[in-house]
Amino acid sequence: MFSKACEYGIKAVLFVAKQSETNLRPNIKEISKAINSPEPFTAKICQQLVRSNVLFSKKGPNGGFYLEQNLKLKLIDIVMAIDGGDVFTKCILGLSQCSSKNPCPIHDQFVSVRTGLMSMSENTTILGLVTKLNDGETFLKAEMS
Amino acid sequence: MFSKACEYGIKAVLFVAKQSETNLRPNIKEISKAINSPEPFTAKICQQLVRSNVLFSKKGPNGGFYLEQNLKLKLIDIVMAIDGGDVFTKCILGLSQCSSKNPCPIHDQFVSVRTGLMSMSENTTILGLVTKLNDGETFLKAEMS
DNA sequence: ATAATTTAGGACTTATTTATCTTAAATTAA
DNA sequence: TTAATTTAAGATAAATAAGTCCTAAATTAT
Repeated sequence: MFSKACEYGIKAVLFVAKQSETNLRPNIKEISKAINSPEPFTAKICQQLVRSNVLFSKKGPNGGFYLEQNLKLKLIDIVMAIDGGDVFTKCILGLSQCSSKNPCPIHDQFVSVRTGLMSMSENTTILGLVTKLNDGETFLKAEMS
Repeated sequence: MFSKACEYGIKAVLFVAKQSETNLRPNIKEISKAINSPEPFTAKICQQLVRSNVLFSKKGPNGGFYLEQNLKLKLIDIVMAIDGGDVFTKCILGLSQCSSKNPCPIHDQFVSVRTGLMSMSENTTILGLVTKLNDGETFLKAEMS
């Protein structure tokens, strides 16, 4: 569905968002540990999110990543920054020209699934997700036993 | 969403199903042409579908692929044969242990999308898809101009 | 100023998916 | 029974995704 890079990207943003609430700026090491992801790959992804203005960064000692007071950030912003919009528009059978006017055999059935994914991504706010994360209702990685 | 192999697999089965209605047994060349896919790769996929008892094959002159009078074949049977069930069960953020009891931050939102994909795959019959294909309402590849 | 810390960027490596090639086995028709 | 046709199977190749490494640039603290 989403690429591995996008999965890590979403989790990274959520962790940074959570830390930003107390004005902390986690670095790559802390982020990778919190979301259980490979450090150098996570660095690449965060870099990309900075270029897309989803995340912000500061170099040097006590540097790291943070979010601008960004109450309007949505899940879709992260997905678009990393995977682009294909997952929301592409034909499930890979036809280059698939539309309601010229549909693949499962176009009609699939459109509602695709629309569901799109709505979910558009309507889910990072702020809302962080709230549940803070409450301990949800998790960014498997719990230790 | 689905792998390329799965996309080709679904299209191949639909074309074979359509041809089977008039007792034809298309070979790999005909299938690949009809669904606009690479021949050797399509051969591999059809081979796999034969091993999974989705398709049946006959070797030698006038050989090819066919379907047993299989009115109960569903979309999900093809997906399971090629991609397996991960797409219907895996966490959108890749957590190994993600469930309603121990959810990732977007578990709740995503479950309904995933369930939609599952229902679609379970409820869509190959027979139904072939009917619309025969009626010229849907297409297996982009139309020539 | 200098040394330490941390992100940025590019080149590189590895793994996986997609696709091809080659030979063998089965079937059919002449 | 022989030649032609077609799938089966395994090895190989190419393309893409995932992940690593190295050096440079920026910032901070001493």
